[in-house]
Amino acid sequence: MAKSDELESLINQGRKHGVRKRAILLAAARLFVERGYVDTGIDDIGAAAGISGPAVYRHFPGKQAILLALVELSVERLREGTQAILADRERDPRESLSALVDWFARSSVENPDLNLILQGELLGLPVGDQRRLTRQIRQVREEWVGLLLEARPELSDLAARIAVTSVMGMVTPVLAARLSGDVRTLSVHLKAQMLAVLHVRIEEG
Amino acid sequence: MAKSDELESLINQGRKHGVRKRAILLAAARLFVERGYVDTGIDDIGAAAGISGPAVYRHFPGKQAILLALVELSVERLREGTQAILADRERDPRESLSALVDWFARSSVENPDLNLILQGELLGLPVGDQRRLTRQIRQVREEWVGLLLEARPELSDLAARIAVTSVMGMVTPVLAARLSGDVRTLSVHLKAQMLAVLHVRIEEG
DNA sequence: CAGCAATGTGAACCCGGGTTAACCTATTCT
DNA sequence: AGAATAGGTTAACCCGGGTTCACATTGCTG
Repeated sequence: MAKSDELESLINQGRKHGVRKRAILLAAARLFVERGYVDTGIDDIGAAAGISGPAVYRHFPGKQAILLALVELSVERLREGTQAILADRERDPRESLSALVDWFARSSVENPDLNLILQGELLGLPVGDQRRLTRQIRQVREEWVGLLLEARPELSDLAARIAVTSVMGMVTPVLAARLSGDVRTLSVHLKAQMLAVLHVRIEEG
Repeated sequence: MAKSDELESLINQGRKHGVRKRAILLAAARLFVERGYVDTGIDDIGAAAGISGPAVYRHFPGKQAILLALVELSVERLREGTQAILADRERDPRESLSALVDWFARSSVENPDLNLILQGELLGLPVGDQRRLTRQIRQVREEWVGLLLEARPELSDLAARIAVTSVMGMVTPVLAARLSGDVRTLSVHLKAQMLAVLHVRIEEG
C-alpha cells in the first residue's frame, strides 16, 4: 500500500492527468514491473485499472505512450531531485554529495517501480525516445560527476564517471532482488555503500 | 575483436556446439545487446550468422532457445567462477573475497555481452526457465553472502545480502554506459569500488 | 548409383495482441 | 429537449514476425 500511495502521489504531482489516466498509469507501472512490458497486454492494463481493453485508448494513444509517460515521469523526478539539491549553493560539495546520495537512495527505495521501469524497460520505446531519454539521464549523471569532481579534485573524469555510474546503478539490483528488509534499513545501507564508492581511493596497479 | 574472441572462446568451451551453432550464438549475443531481444528478428540473427532466415531452425528449435543458451552459458560461467575460487580452502575469507571480486570484475568487463544479456533479457524467457535461472543466481549470491559473513561476522544476514547484491549488480550499469575507459582501468576501478562496498561499516541511525 | 541425412532457401502460414470500428449510455451545454 | 462530448463495451481487424513447408543441394555411405 505504501508503495502505491507513493507512486500515486508522484503521478498526481503533475496535475495534467485525469483520475482514470492516473489509475491506468498506476496499474501499468505495477504490471510492467511484475511481468515486464512485453508480457503485459493492453487488456491486462485495462482490467487492472477497472476498465477493460480498448477503453484505455480513450486516455492514451497506445501502449507505448503509457510506458513513455512512466519513463518520463521517472526521468523528471531524477532531474528535479538532482537540481533541487544542486541548487543549494550554501553547502560544500561533500555535503551536497551526501545529500544527493541520501535523497536518491531514499526516493528509489520508497518508490521502486519507477526506478525499475526506467532501468529495465527503456527498450520498449521507439529509438528516438530512447535516445532522448538516455541523453537526459547522461546529463544528470554529468551533474553528479561535476559535483564529485568538486569534492575530490584528484579524480580523473573517467574515475568519477565510473564511480557515479556504479552508484546510480547499484540501487536497482537491490530493489529487484526484493530482499526482506524494510524501507528504512535498505536506504540506510544503500546510502552508506554509495558513499563508500564515491570516496574510495584507487591504488593504481 | 577482443570482445568477440573472448565470447567465442567461452562459447567454444562447452564443446557441444557445432561451428554454425556457435556463429549463431555469437551473432545473437551481439544483436541482443545492441537492439535488445524483442527487436532482434530471427532473420537478423540468421543474416548476421551468414545464413538467412529459417535456416537458424536447423540449429535451434526457436528464438527463445538461443536466448536460453546464452543465458545458461552466462549463469554457468558465474557458477563455475565462483566455485573455483570458493573451492580453494587455503585462503582466508578476506583473500577469497578479494579474489572473487577481482575475478568477477575482470571477467565481466572483458566479456560484457553475457553479463548484459543476463541482466537485461531474462524476461524474454518462459517463466519456468526464468525462475530456475533466478534461483541459480540467488544460490550463487548466497555463496558470496556466506563468504562475506565469514570475513565479517558482525554483519547481519540482511546487511550482507544487500552488500552482495549491490556488488554483483554495480558492474552492469558501468558496462551498459560504455564509458571510454579501457578494460584494465575499468576493472581496477570496479574492483576497488566493490571491495569498498563489501567492507563499508554502517553506523545505525 | 541409390539413398539418406544434414543444411539452406524462398514462400506460405498463422496467430496473438495492439489497434480500430460500431455502437451505447451519461452528463453537460445551449 | 436536443446535441455534443466523454468514456465504456464488444466484436472485428490486421500485420509483423516466429514458425512451418516444400523443395534444392551437398556429401557420405552401402
